[in-house]
Amino acid sequence: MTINLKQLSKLLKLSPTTVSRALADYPDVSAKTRARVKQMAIQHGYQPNPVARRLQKGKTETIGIVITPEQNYFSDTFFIDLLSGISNQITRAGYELILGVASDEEHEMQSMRRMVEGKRVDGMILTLIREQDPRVGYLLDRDFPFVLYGRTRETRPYAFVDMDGKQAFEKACTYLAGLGHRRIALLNGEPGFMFPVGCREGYESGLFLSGLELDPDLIWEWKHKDPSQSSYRWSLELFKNDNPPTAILFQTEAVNGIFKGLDELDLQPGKDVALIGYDDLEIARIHRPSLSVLRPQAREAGQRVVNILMEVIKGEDPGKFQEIHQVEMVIRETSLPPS
Amino acid sequence: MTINLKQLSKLLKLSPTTVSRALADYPDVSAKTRARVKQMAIQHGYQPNPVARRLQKGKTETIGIVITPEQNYFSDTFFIDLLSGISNQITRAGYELILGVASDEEHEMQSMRRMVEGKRVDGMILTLIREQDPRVGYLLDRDFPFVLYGRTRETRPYAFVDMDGKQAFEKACTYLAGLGHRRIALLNGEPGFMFPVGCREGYESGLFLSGLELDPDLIWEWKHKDPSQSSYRWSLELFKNDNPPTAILFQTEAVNGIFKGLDELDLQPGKDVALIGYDDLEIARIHRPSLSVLRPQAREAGQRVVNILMEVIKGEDPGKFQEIHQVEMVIRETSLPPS
DNA sequence: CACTTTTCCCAAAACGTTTTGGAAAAAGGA
DNA sequence: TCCTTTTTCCAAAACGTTTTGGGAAAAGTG
Repeated sequence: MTINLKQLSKLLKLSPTTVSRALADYPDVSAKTRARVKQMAIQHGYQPNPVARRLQKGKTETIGIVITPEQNYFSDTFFIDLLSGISNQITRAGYELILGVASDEEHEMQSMRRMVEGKRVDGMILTLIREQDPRVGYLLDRDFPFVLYGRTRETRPYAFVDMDGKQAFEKACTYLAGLGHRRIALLNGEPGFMFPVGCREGYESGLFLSGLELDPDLIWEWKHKDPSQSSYRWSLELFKNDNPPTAILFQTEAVNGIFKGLDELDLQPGKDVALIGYDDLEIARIHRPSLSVLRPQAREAGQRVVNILMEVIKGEDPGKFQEIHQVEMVIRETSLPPS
Repeated sequence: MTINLKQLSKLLKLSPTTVSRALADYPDVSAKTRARVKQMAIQHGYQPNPVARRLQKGKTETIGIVITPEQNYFSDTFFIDLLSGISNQITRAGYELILGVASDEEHEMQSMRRMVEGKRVDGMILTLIREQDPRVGYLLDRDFPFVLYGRTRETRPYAFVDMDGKQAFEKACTYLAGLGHRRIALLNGEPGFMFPVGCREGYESGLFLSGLELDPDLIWEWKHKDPSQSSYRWSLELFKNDNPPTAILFQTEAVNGIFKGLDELDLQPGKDVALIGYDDLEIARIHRPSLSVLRPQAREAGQRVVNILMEVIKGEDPGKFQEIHQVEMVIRETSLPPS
């Protein structure tokens, strides 16, 4: 069925060496035979056996990633966009993406160790990064190539691609303040993870730049397990405040609960309460009124992650690759001035 | 850092052969040396290099799957559950799951061909099956091991695990009819895919068993690209009917549009219109009133898919493995009798 | 004790590539 | 023409396993 290097070389009356080198465009094979070899290779659909090549090259040509669905990362398009960028770039490099699915933090580590210590991958991609993330220390300790989508608290240098959550939330906050909002609430992501830290910084900085006071009563955090549930409860709570907010910043993942809470209180999104979400999920576009959002370019970020990882695998210094991507703001219908 | 079979055997003053066989529990190595070998292997953290083993064994120990996010399969928990079952079982077997992400049908095929013809996998798992699915013919033609999650129109025998959509929709339909509903609408999945075919059969059969007429005006199909949008429009349309439905069957994926449509028409889900969705997504549990659903056991199905694929890879006749899993009905708050 | 069987181990080959280190042939230079 | 350089090819080794096909030593059998 499928042909071999040896068989192909026999067909060409050449040595396997020459055929291999011809296909790899080495200069020490004449243009004529190179053409002949390539033509024959195409004709017989020859493709070098990747397993054999990996053994010889001492590389697995494989990148690993572990996802933990329990933490509900799969909110619609966002993670998929990231994954899509990652996958495409990996394929382009002739590499493979192997996927681990873990049920919790412990299995996540276990799955990664299997990949790393079992010599199943050349590099790891990490997502959903925690403030203290044991995975990063683990990989740094054994000098194993990896790139974070996100950041963590770690003093040793490492490679990452991150969204500028701080700048995004600052932008959204000052935008709302510019419209005249004075009471802006923040529904932040789960504590322990790194991303909400930046969001909060941006929020606080936005308030400060706009000359607004920070009111701890206007800040809450939801849990990964049930973004809708916790945000729903919170939004009901929020408007029991004597001086309720006129605007809310949050991760779009939690929007259902907010919509539901507002609906129950007979408050109209956009009209009575301005809303800006982080992540441009389907619901943001579909909903009437449509949701203003901060839109990270997940696909592009995924591609960068892979390109950087390839450099790190080649031996480049990871510390050189620390990218923070700007986040675009998309104004739709839920970001009006206060009524 | 990591130790070799050769190095390990030198340490033990044994031949690589014996060490290899000891670790693989061959009977022709004495219990004493076997223990000694294993102990030393653990002590030095020896793990056979998977790439070398694959080359020798002529297997990649790898399973491939290609997803096409454009077709929005990733609706919350469902696909993730499937993937989780698949991944777990694959890991248990010592195999790897490699993931392709394709943007459309063409790239989907391309990604699969790369895996198959490039000898990168031992078997494929296919999801989101179409009525006429070129992937199935392709794999059958080259006798390559695969298992479908779903079914297709193909006369040659092949292995599959499918949910009994027909039985599920029949059950839901007769249940609603039993409550007294006489006008039951069906919002079905995108035509061209196989799953909606069974749903419709079940729906029609349910009507028939309950002595109800089929009214083509009560049937509609949504598109994968925007389940919410098309279902929203349709639900508005539906109630312009002189004799509007009192119940709707649909895939939960499309629920947002329906809720929105009903809300706009001032119809209360559960009270004015009974609803039963297929798939137990988060929204179904979160929503008030909570949504009655048909709940496929995706995780279990994923595990079965892998177990079957392993048998097929071993050379078993794929035709022997054709499983149709029953779907449980979960009655919550949206399936009341007509008012 | 002599013979057969069982137990225990191993050297060599194989999997399919790429890389190393030449070597023969052709071309260039005087 | 003879020597040097360049061009073009290849045999052998290597990557790290598992499998094949014994073979020596130990144990059983009469």
